[in-house]
Amino acid sequence: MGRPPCCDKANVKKGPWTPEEDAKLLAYTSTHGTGNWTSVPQRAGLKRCGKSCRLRYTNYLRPNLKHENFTQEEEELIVTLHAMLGSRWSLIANQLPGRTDNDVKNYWNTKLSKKLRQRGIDPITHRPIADLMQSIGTLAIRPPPAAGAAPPPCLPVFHDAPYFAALQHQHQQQQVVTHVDADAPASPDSQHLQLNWSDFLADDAAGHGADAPAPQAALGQYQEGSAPAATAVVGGGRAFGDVDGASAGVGAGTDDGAGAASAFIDAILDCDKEMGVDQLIAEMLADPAYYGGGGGSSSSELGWGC
DNA sequence: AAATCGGGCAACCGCGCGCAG
DNA sequence: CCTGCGCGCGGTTGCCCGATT
Repeated sequence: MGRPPCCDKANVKKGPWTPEEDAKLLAYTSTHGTGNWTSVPQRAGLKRCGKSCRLRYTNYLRPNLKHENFTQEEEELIVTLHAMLGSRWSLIANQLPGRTDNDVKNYWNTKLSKKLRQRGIDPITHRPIADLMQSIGTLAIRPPPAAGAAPPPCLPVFHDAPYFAALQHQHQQQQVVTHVDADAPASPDSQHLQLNWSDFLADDAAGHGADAPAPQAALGQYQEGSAPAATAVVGGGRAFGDVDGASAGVGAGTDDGAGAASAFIDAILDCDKEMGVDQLIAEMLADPAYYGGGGGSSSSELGWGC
């Protein structure tokens, strides 16, 4: 019947770690590795929960961790990846050697999100706040969508760079908002790419016009050399950038756009399995066209380079 | 110099998934 | 097949410290 409890929760210490505890944990992990965290506290002589030990090790004691400030390049990468992945901090941190998901998350919450707001960009959707306000205003006077129609534009923004690239010809002269230069003045006149679930589903509802690339095609484009993209269309699924499916208002599995949405999601998940997300991200980042405004523009051309 | 405020960060909490028993 | 733990993850909290009044 199950496993024994990992630790006596009434007897474990909480709160900040002391140098002595750090030394014990480090000494143990350096000689024995980090195989089974539940046994680590006892073996290392610590009155801590294994979970706490793991956290302390991965966020602070692990070798090769960077403890200095984030560089401009790291900052840019975080914003770009957040625009593509949402708050999947572990995936983002994987692209930043020496940084932990906690580091990235804290840095985002304390610095980068504020910078984006100062620039008039919503840090959640990466869309200009003015446009969001306009959407809200439009939504307020918009009649309920007819059955089978695309959902209202209040759904979470879908920031998938490869898909952006595939739809670029539909959104010429626009670009993904990734500029975070807090010193530069906000540019309300600049045009930004504003693709979101609504765009995606609306495209699907329109049957992908003869010259409109299907999302599957977009996936196939960036999945070249891998397994066939989007072979399954299954109900349900999770929003991209929403690992737990906990974000409000997605509704991708219930409305009539669910087929396209879930197919796209499944394809993303297929990618995860087939080629590994890390590799995928690396490929996307290696090709500026994925997140550029077309014509292979680089991140610096998007305003990153200061 | 003291009090207050706000930012930054380490750590905790709770959840989902996979798997051992 | 069922139960419950291990693990990993994202969200949140609370403490510490520097800046400001």
